[in-house]
Amino acid sequence: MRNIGRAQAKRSSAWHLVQSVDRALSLLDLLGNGNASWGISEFSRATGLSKAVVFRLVRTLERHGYVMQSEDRRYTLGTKPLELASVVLHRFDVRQIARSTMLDLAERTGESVVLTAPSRDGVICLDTVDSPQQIRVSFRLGRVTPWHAGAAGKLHMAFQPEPLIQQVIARGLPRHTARTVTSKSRLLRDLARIRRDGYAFTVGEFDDGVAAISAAIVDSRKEVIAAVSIGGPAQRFSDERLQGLVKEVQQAAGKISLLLLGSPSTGGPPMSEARVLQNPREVR
Amino acid sequence: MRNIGRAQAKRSSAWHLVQSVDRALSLLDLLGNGNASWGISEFSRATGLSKAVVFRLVRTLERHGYVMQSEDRRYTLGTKPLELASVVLHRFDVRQIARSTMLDLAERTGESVVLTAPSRDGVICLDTVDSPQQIRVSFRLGRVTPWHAGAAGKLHMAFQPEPLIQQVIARGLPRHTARTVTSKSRLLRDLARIRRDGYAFTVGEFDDGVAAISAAIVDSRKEVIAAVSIGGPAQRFSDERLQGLVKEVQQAAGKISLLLLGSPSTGGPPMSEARVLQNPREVR
DNA sequence: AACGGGGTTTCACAATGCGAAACATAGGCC
DNA sequence: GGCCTATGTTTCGCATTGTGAAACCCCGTT
Repeated sequence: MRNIGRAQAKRSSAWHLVQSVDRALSLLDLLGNGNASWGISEFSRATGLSKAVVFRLVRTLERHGYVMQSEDRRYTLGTKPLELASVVLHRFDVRQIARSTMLDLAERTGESVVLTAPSRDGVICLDTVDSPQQIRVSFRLGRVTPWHAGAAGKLHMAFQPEPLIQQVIARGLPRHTARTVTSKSRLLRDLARIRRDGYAFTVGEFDDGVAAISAAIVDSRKEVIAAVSIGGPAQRFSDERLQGLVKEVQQAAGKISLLLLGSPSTGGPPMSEARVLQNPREVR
Repeated sequence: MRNIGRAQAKRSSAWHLVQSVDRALSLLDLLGNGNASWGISEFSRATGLSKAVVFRLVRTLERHGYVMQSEDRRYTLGTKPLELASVVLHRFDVRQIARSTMLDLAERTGESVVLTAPSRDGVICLDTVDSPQQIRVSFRLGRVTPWHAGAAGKLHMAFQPEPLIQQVIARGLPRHTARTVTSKSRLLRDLARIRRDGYAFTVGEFDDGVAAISAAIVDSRKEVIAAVSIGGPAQRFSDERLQGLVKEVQQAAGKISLLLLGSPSTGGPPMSEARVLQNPREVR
């Protein structure tokens, strides 16, 4: 994690990123991945940049609300990312459409429900509904999980174009738990199985003790644009319950896909703030 | 909206932002506020920067996932802001703590519920629960609304330090609807009243036809760190129902404040992804 | 074929961003 | 208190880095 600027800038002659912007965004990455709060010197050490540079970069980020200084003079993420996220989320209209079905699914299965979409380097969590039970799994909005670990990840991976699949494998399959699939052949077999069965079921591949079932949501062109999944403590996914749960998840995914057809919009209405609206028509 | 770079850079001698970073972030602002998708030339016209500059800035933003290029070669926001937002949200532990009470409040009042916190230039929406009714108001996670308009805005403003209040007024009170409070004296009277009564009630100040009731959530030092509000179509906030609704919102806010005392953590645990957890103990 | 409008690349110039080192401030330790 | 180290902040001369006009490509339209 050293020399983030200089090194990247000259990776190829005609690529030319803007050095200072590249550096600034790398600082944001540090704020997003590592500790919650950083000092200037800490940044400086982590990146190999001089304190003066870091200072002015951070100052600029601060001006725009991306970082903020707490009382103890350390820096943390500001609220601007959240603001932008609101716009990003708004673009995924699956979210609005899926909501009521997700609530229903949580009710029927008693497990937590999560809506995901494929993203740059993994799948990103678009919405969640927490299980009503005392003991439950909690997903995190905006969280990115890797392609190769977990039900949602593998499901989305299964329906990506072949070159991307190969690329992901080529980049390595880091282990997250004892049960993470790290072998290429095993992973490919899993993906084939997912395509055949139309759902993914995993146990503890990304988080120990967490089981999940995932099914694809398709748009009018049969493209997989999202997935619904349920997740919970592994012991609740017993053999007897499993088929029933799978059916529930698949039905939910199918229902959302149908609702998606009903509103062929996609794109962006003028986006008002908090407008009065009606429930999307239920499909039975 | 012209000359965003050059102009800001030399606003004061020792302020020195990093020009290119400043420019890049301004592009993100455009993506967040204006149309959902932009072309290079469009950016160029809107900012007064040369196409070449815009291009390389956008390229750099793209590398880091802040923007992405759609098939039609135009640029939109990428998913990185969402990723960062996940971390930002995680820092507000009120969110976890308030959740169940918010669900309860939505149930009892039949209106949509929203959790907000003071932010740089307004109040930001941290979490929402949609009303179970057919006709309802829908709030947007991450959305920032101005200090002076709406129940949550005015409530938070009322409990801000005096200099900030003056500053907000000095910056002007833009009108959003016919009922927005744009007079300084009227606003100050409203704030005094809110401090006295311990809640804010507004009708159609930010969105036409939307009424809202807001109450403060305080931490162990009695600082107002967040607020719960309910919102719905104005006609449902009749005189007969009003006092009951106010009581509900206040009780919810009080309960959350209490729960907040129970978990004096604040700060950041190692933050696991999707961990098994228990419901926060209910307080009756 | 010529045109207009997009995105992308080139290139020589100098403004811009750089980083070593000096400065300021805060806290810990004896 | 006074020493010390570690932090955040500022200065300043140099040259690296970012700049923008113009040229380039690639479409779709006229």
